[in-house]
Amino acid sequence: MDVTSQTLNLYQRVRADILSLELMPGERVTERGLESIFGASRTPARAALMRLETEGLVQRDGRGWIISPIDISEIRALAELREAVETAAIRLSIGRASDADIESLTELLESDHPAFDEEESVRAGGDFHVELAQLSGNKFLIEAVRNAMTRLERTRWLEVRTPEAREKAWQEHWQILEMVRLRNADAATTLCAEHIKGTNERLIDFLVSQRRRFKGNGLSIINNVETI
Amino acid sequence: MDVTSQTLNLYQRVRADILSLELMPGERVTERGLESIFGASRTPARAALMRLETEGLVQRDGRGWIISPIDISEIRALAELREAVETAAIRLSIGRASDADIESLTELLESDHPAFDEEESVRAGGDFHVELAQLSGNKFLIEAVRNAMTRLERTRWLEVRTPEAREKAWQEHWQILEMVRLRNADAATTLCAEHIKGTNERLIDFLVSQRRRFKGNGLSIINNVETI
DNA sequence: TATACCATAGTGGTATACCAATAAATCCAC
DNA sequence: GTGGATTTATTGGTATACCACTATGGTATA
Repeated sequence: MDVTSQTLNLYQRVRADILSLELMPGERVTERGLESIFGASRTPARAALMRLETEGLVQRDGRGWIISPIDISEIRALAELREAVETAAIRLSIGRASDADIESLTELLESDHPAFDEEESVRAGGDFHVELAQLSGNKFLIEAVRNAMTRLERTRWLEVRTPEAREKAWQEHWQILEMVRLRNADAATTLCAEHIKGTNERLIDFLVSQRRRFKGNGLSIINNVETI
Repeated sequence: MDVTSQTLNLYQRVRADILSLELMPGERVTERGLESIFGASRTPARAALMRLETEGLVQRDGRGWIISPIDISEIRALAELREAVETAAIRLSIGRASDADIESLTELLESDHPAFDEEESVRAGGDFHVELAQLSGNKFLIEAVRNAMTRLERTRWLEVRTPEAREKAWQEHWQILEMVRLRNADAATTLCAEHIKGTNERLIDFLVSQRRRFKGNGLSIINNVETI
């Protein structure tokens, strides 16, 4: 485990290791295993697992626990959820967000423009959607977006494999925000929906094409191809 | 506590007592209090509180716990979330649900028609929206609806105080489902959005008018009137 | 009388021992 | 050697003891 900072509690450390794929999807985890690995007792280990379960990062496997496999049907469902809540958030934002708030987010986005660093780009791309939703002022919409982005975080780096893909995503973010700034709800929501769908399709295609590499290696890293 | 069935675990019993308002909104609860009241140890009591926290039924108050107050601004935000996810679920359902599934839900709704019993009506009304969302086949949309209905459950009985209100709600449910059956997405989503908004407005109006009854009695039962 | 201090009781946080269930491994009979 | 029964190790579930912290109420002093 490379996350060993003393300032992070057990939950935060396990979560970071899941999101960084050091704890592999499908891998079995035990409460006593976390206890010894992270140097705490079972009580915080159990609390961490229960919390991570609500975030969809771990799940029950019989009586035990596993790191949630990456599930292609879940990814498609998350895209549908995101389209619903993010477009709703945009419509509310256009009626509610102040010019200053929009301007502030624009500056934040532009400060991230030369995001040719991959890891930085993953973070910035995920944060943008949450911050865009924040303009709506609706905590449930914000939480829904944040939750979806968490569940997608382990695959999101696949969306930004190339500098071209990163630039394309940044441009789409900028265009959405520009339409919000102009208070054009229809244009903003359409752009956002297309952005989510397009990104999702490219991600699914990549996962399906790569899936056979993992197939039968003993770990169920990528699940449920279904009828893609 | 009137919920003492041996078949329910501590989490289920505490949850039932919260939803039935036997544990009052704003009331302070302690882990050792639950331990003695429900005859279990602190470990399941803590687990229950953590789970109920993610459902929004309890929340932290400093280092302690309180039963979540009924928050009017939250109720409005939940209506916005519901409009987004329930209309999205309907659009997906129209493309995906089988005639048989829709017929099955119609029969279920019609079997509840003479729902002049108040408690039964609360249950049926909440279940309908979840079951309607089920037609979408998207587990995240379903879960979002279920979660919203849970958070609203303590106030939902206020929406069905009179037989007329219950009949009105039932009729609106039936009309939405009829438009789904006819695969008319625009009509179904419009009716659903209006149903959610109308129900919500009547609920908020009632809560605001009743709020002063609770004001200053030592318990913060209803919070955050804001700019209604 | 008012205020500052201190003792105390009660809180959540943690560590750990014990339990029942289960799955794996081993051993014995055939 | 093989199959079945039995033992054993390991799991999550639970109860509980201990800790640090905090809020509260009483008391002593200015």
